[in-house]
Amino acid sequence: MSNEEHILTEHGVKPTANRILILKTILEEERPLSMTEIETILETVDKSIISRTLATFREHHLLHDIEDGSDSVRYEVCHGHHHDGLCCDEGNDLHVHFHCEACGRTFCFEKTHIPIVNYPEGFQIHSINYMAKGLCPECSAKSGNNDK
Amino acid sequence: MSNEEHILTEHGVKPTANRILILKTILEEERPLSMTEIETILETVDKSIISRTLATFREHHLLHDIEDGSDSVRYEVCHGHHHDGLCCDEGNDLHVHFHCEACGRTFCFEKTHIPIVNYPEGFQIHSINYMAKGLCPECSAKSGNNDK
DNA sequence: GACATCGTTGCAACTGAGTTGCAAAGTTTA
DNA sequence: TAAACTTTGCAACTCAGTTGCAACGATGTC
Repeated sequence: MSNEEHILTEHGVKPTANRILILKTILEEERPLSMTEIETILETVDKSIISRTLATFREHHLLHDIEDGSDSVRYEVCHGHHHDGLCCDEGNDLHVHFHCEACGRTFCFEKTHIPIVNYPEGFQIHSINYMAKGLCPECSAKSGNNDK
Repeated sequence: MSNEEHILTEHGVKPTANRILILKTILEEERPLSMTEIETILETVDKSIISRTLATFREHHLLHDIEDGSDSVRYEVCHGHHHDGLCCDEGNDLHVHFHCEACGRTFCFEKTHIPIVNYPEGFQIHSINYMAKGLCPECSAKSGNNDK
């Protein structure tokens, strides 16, 4: 049983060929992927399948979505501590994401936690999205602007 | 000359009837509006006009866009300090936004600044989006779950 | 093994947000 | 008033994502 099959079964999702493939893709990229990005990588898989598969994964808390705003929602597999079927960002391991404006990739700063601020009275906070944008090291080097 | 006309002229945008109307709407709501929300409020104005007007406003730094992820991009007029044609979030007055998952409205916590965290080496940060989600006071009260 | 059942697949058709083409209307300048 | 330019408003388009539906495949029962 492959790692992907294991993760799927663990979350109560039947490990079909497409699901294994899609999960494998997201895991291998090691960064949050949008539906369109998955579509591009997996040319052979119909977008309706990707759409439905991602919905299934979400329902089973196998991944969570992050928003980098610039285009579409991206999906990230929870590598953090899973307990009670929750993935990291549904628990307390909120981390910062970074979206490169040049190459369009989104990165996880897993070591960097989101600082909690004081909110006005009466607001109930359920989740927080901390998204920084700019240039990733590679694009920063390419553009010849190498200072930090 | 109305306040709206003044703002438009100040930013080098010719104050036409539609532009005044759209700006007035955004100002009056006092919270970031999405294109669709503006469309709903201003039934008489065609969405192509709203689309083009918002593009014009953006080009002239009259407003900036924030992303609450859940649906579309929202626009907010800069009430902060404007200098050099930059609006607040393009300068250093980054503040926290809050999106209510029940009523779908987005609020500005203008008093709450985004805390800056340490990023991994090599990443150039240009902008930051700090978006909290949950229930606003009104929806929180309605749902009978009134604790903070 | 044959049959019924149920979830999954893959195509096509749809939806909804947003943009663009284009001609008519309005504004500005000489 | 005429020429040049901008804005308007409709319709047509684009693009991402979802849904309808029939075919397919896996699983379970007799």
